[in-house]
Amino acid sequence: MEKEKKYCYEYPRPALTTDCVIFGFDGLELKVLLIERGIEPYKGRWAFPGGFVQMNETTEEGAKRELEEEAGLKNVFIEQLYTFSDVHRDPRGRVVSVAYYALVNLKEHPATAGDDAKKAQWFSIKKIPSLAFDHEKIFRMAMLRIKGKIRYQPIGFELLPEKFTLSELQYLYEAILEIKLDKRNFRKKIKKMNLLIELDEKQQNVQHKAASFYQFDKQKYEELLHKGFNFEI
Amino acid sequence: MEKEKKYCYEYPRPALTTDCVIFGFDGLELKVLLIERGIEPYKGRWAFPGGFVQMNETTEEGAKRELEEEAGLKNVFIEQLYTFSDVHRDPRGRVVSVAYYALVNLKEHPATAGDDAKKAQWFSIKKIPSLAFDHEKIFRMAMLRIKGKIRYQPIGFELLPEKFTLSELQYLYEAILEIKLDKRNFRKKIKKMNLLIELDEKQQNVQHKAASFYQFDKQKYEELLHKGFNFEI
DNA sequence: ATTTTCTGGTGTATTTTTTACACTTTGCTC
DNA sequence: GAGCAAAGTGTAAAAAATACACCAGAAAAT
Repeated sequence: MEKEKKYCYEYPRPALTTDCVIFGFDGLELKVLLIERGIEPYKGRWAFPGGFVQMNETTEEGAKRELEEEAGLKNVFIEQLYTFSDVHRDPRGRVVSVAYYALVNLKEHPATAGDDAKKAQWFSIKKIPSLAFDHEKIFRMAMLRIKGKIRYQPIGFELLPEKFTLSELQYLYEAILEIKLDKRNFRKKIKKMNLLIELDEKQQNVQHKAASFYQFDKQKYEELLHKGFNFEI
Repeated sequence: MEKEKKYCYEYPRPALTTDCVIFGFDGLELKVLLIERGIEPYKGRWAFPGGFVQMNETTEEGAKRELEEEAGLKNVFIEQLYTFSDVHRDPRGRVVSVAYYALVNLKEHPATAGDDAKKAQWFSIKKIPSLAFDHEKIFRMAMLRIKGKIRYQPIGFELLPEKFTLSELQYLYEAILEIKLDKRNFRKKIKKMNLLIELDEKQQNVQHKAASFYQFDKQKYEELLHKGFNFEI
């Protein structure tokens, strides 16, 4: 029996979904969180978490809800990426998707799966499997965005634990930009921005000289955001 | 009698529209094209051209279609801006709008109105009237985008006639960025980019020394885009 | 015919920013 | 205490950004 179709409109409407590219950093590699699809279409293929937008929520709220339901993530940095609307992007019919990207600190959000019993897994951006729908296109766009964005806004801190070393920060920039950076020049620039607070604390249980921990100075950043500033690496 | 509602779905769906901020430059000021609304809601208020997305077109195609229908504009530069989805942004019900911005050469597209008998008018960005829906929010976002974009991509050329003088180009940058630029330094940078072709032609019927016309070298630009480059002013 | 007005067009010196580059320090392991 | 591994640090050279003022040429006004 066909399911009841009780929401009727004068003109046809596309379905509206959100999808979210969740970036995480484990100290070495940049990763994204993928969900294995349990149903057709693309059953068994990997995809970014996402779902239908409800009538009483914005697309951003919808994306955040899905983030929590499918990946168990709450209170993360999220920003709109792009709206994908190819007529045939979903074999089930006309579906328009507002894509977001999120940045999470992977150490505080490990292997992970949400309430749903779906299989979730972090993949290095260097080894992404074949994806469902147009999610490869979404991924490419998210990579471009994060590469561009990190050069003029300190979003990198969203990917790190509260306390981090300068080397960790540099590895993160190198992982996102996919280039090598000069240690001395990197530190010079970072320090000139005046957005870091050096803590008294140092690394422990490392088999080499212990590095100082730093913290991001959110208050100073807010001030600078208002005045307009540049964060070029 | 209520209109027939023949498109039925299992779950409710928001309506999907596009809106387009059309920027034009008249040689002095940056302007946007607004349409006076002929019907409720917001009857008599100004708004950006837009309309419902059809089932056989992407949102970009829909935005282009509206551009032609409502403003008589064809083959213009257009790019996605942002998707606006506040639950109460439209008093008629749940409407999600994918906003675009377009750049047109105002001299080749004067006062203008499309097939629709709607009233269309160019407004200086310094004197925008009160707008319908959340269009003031859309406008602010479009201004931020164009200001950011023009610093690293030569989109300015879309706003100028095919042949233009260096002063016209500088006025355009000043109008978009809302700052004054130094003439010699501006010319130095523009010339170093190597994207302009100086023509043999000069201004005519001007009551001062005639300026040389220049042309944008699209071929070189395409090459550079692939290699990745910077267009900082 | 001369002067005025208006915009076009040009170069240099100074400061700031970016880049390239190598050794010492520290703490642990063996 | 020798070896290892990453932390941490400065300077010189090159490149880019900035500040700045006058002459050229065409038309209009006198």
